[in-house]
Amino acid sequence: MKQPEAECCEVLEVHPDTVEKLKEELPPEELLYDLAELFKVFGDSTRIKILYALFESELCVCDIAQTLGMTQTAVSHQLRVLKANKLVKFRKEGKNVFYSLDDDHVRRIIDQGMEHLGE
Amino acid sequence: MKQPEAECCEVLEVHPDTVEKLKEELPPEELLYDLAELFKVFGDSTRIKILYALFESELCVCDIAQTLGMTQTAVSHQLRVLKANKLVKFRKEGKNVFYSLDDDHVRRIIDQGMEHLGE
DNA sequence: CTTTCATATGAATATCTGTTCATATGTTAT
DNA sequence: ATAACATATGAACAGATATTCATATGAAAG
Repeated sequence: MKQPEAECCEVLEVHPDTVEKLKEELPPEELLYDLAELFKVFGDSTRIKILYALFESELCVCDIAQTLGMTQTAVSHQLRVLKANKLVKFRKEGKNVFYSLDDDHVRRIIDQGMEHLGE
Repeated sequence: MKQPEAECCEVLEVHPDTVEKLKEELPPEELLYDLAELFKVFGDSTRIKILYALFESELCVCDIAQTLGMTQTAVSHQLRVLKANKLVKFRKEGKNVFYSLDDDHVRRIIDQGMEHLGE
């Protein structure tokens, strides 16, 4: 007869207890999913470049495209993603749409990432 | 006759100059690419869960798998990614391999992400 | 040395993601 | 109204990625 809740590791120190405790203490599934989704947005070099460009000043779509050497369409698609995740906001002025960083979290998250790289 | 460097936007404020300045001031292509690669690692809920589990204590592979309700193989593959990006370190003890967070950047990056979500 | 257990790895597959192409929307100027 | 321009959007395709399955490695126990 085996124990009701079989552990894969043999009885080695506190593992089974640890596992149970962890299961309870982990943030809810959905929150962790959302967090991953957020980082996924930073996980593309095109979007990173756009964000970096916006560090300096607000920019219209075609200037971003020029700066990155990409098509307007590609940039527009990525701005959509950034917008949906509240990383950028926009302001319409005639034919142009000016994008800018939505808040300082963006800068801080990117800075933390850069720090990690510098090692 | 057109200007040598054609801008997409008409002469609207300082755009052409801005674009040129930005092109120079942006961090090198490769660095931005590496940064995106780093965030890509955080951009998966399985890996986020693993990191969160390791916030509390070091864990062996199979306990992580138990905690997340995933197969050992899947976890092992993701630990490989985390290891390659220096987000976790490991310690071998007999048959087991114990993983733990590599440094505090991991915590800080995740915390910043959580802060952004809480709005 | 053979078996068992914990972990790692390679190949295959299904899903997701970014860019491109074509086109739509909406604004300004003629 | 119509033409020209900036931006957005949908469909399609190519490349990337996570999980699964089968199997390999490597350590401890019998």
